[in-house]
Amino acid sequence: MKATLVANLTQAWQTLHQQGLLPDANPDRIEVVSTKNPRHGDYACNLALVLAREAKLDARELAEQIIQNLPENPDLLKADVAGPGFINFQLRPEAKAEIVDHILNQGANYGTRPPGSEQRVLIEYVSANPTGPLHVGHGRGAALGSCLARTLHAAGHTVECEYFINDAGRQMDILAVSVWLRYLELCGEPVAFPEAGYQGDYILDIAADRHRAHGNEWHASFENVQAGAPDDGPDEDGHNTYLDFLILRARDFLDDSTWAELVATATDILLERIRRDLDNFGASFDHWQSERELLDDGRVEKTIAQLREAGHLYELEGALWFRSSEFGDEKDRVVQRSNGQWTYFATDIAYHADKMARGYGTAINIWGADHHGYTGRVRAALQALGIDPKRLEILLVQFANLYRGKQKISMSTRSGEFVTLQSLQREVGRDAARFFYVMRKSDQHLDFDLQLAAEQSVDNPVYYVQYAHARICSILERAEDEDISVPENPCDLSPLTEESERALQKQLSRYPDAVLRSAQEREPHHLTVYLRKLAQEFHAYYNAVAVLVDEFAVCQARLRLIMAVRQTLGNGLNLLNIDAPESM
RNA sequence: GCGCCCGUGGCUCAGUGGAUAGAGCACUGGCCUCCGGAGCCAGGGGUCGCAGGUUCGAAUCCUGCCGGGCGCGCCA
Repeated sequence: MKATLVANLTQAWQTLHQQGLLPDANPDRIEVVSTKNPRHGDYACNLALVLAREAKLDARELAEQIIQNLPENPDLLKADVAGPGFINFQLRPEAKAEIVDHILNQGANYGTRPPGSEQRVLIEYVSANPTGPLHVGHGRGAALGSCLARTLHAAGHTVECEYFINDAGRQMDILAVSVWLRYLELCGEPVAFPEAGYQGDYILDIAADRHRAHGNEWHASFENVQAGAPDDGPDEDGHNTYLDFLILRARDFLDDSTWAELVATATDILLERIRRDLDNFGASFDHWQSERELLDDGRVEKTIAQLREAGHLYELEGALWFRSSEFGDEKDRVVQRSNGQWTYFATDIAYHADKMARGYGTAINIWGADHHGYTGRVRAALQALGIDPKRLEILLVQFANLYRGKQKISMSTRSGEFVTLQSLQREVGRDAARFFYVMRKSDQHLDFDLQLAAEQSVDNPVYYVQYAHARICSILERAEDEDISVPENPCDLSPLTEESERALQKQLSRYPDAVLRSAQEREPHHLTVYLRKLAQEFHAYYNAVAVLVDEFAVCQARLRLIMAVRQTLGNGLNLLNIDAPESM
């Protein structure tokens, strides 16, 4: 309908152009919007206001001219000038009711575009370090990424999802030494566990697993391990010095293959748990890309060599630097340390170059807001490699601050006192957790009060939307019980004359816009806002008007209407990967 | 200090340059002998952080200031 109006307006514009009143017609400049206020008709257009200046005409006068030159449109009841020069369109009631049949014909496809009609997109999200279980901080990225993937798919993109496994670097040594020290405790050693080690209970589980598999094979006296160690403290630097000392000693006591096995098994166990948590949470991935693999198979070396050949690298104080400041970054960055090791940035350059080489039109990264200082250098590197940096979109998601009542909870992995995603799901349920996470714009901070979420889960808006769906199912079931036929095919919708019925139809027709906008802006919260509004319109309708009434024609039309509402609610909830229950 | 993000009812937040700025929570008062009361209806509560600017029109765009968050490693 909107498209038809744009076509009509284009034609009117064309005519006025031929009369020399207006510049050449450009449909892109025509904006037709669904009105908020029913007094303004069904659709409104600000074209006359936009063009009045160029045309050197009064806006209201120009609007009148445009209306005069609109072609015949059988769906249109009237078009008139309003306010400073808006053109308001009023549709015939029959034209508005068509949305009901349209939705029921389209079914699950209502609001979607044909698959593959848009570009290929890769979404990388979560990518939490495999050094501990997922916590509530990761949940927001997980919910956003999985909703976005479904929404972009619905908008016609071909979408793939990826998890980048940071299974290299110092953190892996910290993981291994943390497990080994707990293992030593199981062997009966009194261990002064490092403050900066990973302290969570899951480390104990892994240590116990290793102890079962290997007995006391890797045993060493902690007194010997610790001999000559600096104090653990007093500040962070001190904690790290002590930890690094223990790592070095551990590698003296254990041979390389044992160390590698320790790292590998710990990572595997943790990754398995991460996969399971994500799967339970409704976040799925097509690819799991290991950082270690990029280092081992030479892709990092190869990509850095490309940068070198292009003349973007230089050596300083024994390290290898990338001249990223020439590509808009604040300063140059090290890619290879003076000890010969690649930096994380180096592997990330290779990773992103590799992503782009795989042929995605756009790659979307969902990162925590604390990474924002990092985006410039990654873009700089892509540009230096001759890749258009605009193809990489980085969504920075603000943190979810966790509270229990007024008590703020720390989510540091090392301190071990975080709340896991799994436990959050147990407390408030998957549907509520997902809805809660994407209810707000991702660049807004989110205060997640566990106590409140658990206590008031009944008041959570997700139930409000689901209840609307269940209520409709219940009415339809009741209709069948009472042998009222539920119309499978289009029927006469002219009995839908109530104010609340018109409001419902209008809200239904806005669904495709909500999907499109969520996809274009990469903000699925538009969908949650839409669904709450649609549910609200339905609940109001339910209270205002009975569906199962004696007059056959009225009853049939109303059943068709609520079936369309059920379909639309179901489609929207599906994009959020939230259950649309038939009863609750 | 520099950079990025955010300031909207008491609280948590929506708001696509457009017409009288909207929800939920909380508060006050109503509503089925009837399709699910996890619901509905009504009411009070706002100088959209402040000051300029652009525009026919600004919560929205631009500049400055104030307040809050985050980031500024040869960490990952």
